[in-house]
Amino acid sequence: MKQVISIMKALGEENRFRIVMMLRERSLCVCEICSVLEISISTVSTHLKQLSHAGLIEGQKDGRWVMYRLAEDEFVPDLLKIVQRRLTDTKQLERDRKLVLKASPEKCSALLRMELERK
Amino acid sequence: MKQVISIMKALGEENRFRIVMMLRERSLCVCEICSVLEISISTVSTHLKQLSHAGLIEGQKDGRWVMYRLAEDEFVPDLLKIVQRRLTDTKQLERDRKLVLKASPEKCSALLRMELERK
DNA sequence: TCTATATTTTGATATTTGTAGAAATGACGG
DNA sequence: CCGTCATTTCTACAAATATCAAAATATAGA
Repeated sequence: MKQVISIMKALGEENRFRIVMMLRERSLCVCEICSVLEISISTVSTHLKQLSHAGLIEGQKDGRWVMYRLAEDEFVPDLLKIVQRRLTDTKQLERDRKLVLKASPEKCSALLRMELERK
Repeated sequence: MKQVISIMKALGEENRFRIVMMLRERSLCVCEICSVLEISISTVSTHLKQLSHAGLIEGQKDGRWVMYRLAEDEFVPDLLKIVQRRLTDTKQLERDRKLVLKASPEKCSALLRMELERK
């Protein structure tokens, strides 16, 4: 029961929900997610940890970046398929999706560097 | 999106999750749920309100009691079916189920009266 | 090995949320 | 109508959680 509850809890927060929906498009590194959600890196990392513990996503080192993707079981896709059917207002998710399509680990690391310099 | 998130949030809390699972057995009044979960009536009422707003359950006056039942759309049963598949540790839920089978609005109101007298 | 970079962890803070008791509401039976 | 009973709402508080900045960790490349 606890396991299922932790899954629901993980999906019951807007930023984490958006992360999971973004990962349906493709796998993403931490800073890519960060650039779409516009929240701090540490917060994104915390959310990813929680999603990972719930078994919804998996992270794997790839060169300089840790790429996160949806868990490859049958449960997660089934759950998201049902959730998809219930979705009404999808504006935010569509916006996120467009940003994901334009993003890449290289680009968003450049962006973060610029932001850092401005400070 | 907000609607789906509120559903997940509603299911992402142990007591609310247990309530929903109990309601799969049959419809229940507030004090029956209260007697199974062993938390205060006002807290149960708050949880029921949240579940109701999320569209997971519906309440209806029936004589002295308000009977709550699962929402009668196709989404909720589908969601719970998938969730059921993922359930591993079901001890708590089985215990709840047994208590539900023994309970009735009449019995639990008598129980509450006794508790009140003891105070 | 040294430096730059991506991520995680830590510590601190503000907000949200679960909880209970008391008061208010609403409904049934005499 | 009036009292009883089931439920909801209000108020207050403790615990959980989302958040960020800074420090720590890890890794790739020079």
